[in-house]
Amino acid sequence: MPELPEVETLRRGLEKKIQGRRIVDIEITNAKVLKGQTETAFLERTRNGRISRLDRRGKYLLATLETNGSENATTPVKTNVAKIIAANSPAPAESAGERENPPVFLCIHLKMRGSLRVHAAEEPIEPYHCLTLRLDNGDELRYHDMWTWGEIRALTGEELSKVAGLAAMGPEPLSENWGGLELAAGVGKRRGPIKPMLLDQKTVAGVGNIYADESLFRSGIHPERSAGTLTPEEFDRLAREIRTVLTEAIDGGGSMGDYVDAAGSAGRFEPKVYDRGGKACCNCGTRLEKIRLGGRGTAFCPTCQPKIKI
DNA sequence: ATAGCGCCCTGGTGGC
DNA sequence: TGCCACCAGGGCGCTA
Repeated sequence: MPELPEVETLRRGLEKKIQGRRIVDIEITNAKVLKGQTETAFLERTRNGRISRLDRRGKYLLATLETNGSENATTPVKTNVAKIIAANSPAPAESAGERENPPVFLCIHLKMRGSLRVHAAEEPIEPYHCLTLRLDNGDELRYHDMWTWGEIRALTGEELSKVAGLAAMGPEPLSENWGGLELAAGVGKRRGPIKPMLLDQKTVAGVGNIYADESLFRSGIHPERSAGTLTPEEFDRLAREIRTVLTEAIDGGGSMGDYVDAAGSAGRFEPKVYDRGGKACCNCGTRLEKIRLGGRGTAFCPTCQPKIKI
């Protein structure tokens, strides 16, 4: 399942492979992934767009499409996606005389089973294909999604700033000044178990089930610990472990399992507790427990993560 | 306000 | 061995 490290790995791969390319043709075989946007609107907005940059916000992948004519292909990008999302501010006024079209944003969320890969045109279409963007160098960016839970839409800056999940998204855990204080602030006055709060994208951006379990294990914090009882030291430790585990996973090209990057390579990051319920803790040998918490499978070590703070 | 649940979807798995 | 019911899971929208 793509979480922050997987989306970041994908973003970096796509940056190398498709940044600067122009979309010359689009093929949609499963319009469900447009999540209500009409095929006509998607086609009109993406055709002939030049992919000028690739950004990530939480688990969202955002591609900026410059839609001005090819004669202006070298015009520097002026729009900062992050600012649009963060400030919900109007796009900067264009200087008089310039006739640039406003950029379009491909707003992509892979959810559980989505994948985005660059293929050579002659490679056969794989099962669960939903959408292809054909590029000006002959390559094809193909979106596959077994469950069609994912989404890919072509939005204006205004529309993008109103995407609920983006507008309400919490801070990036790998940003320079994110730490225990910011994590505690994200949790706020809520008193429930800590783990579901880590999955809440308003608390911190990009953490999903794998990295929530892993960071709690590494911090020695029980997933059911009431967030209200965490000490400042524990928030510091948890925030530090979130950063460490996300960084390690990015360095490993994402988690092992179903996930593949833009080139189709599998990730190398191996979780220590996630999906290992019933197996031995790599740290102490205790049998890892598996519970359901907030509707999600949760694995932890009852020895390394005592329920009561020691 | 906020927490909890159902929904979307289909391959894999566990039980018989 | 084969079949089938059920489980997993991110995020949204609805309910209590």
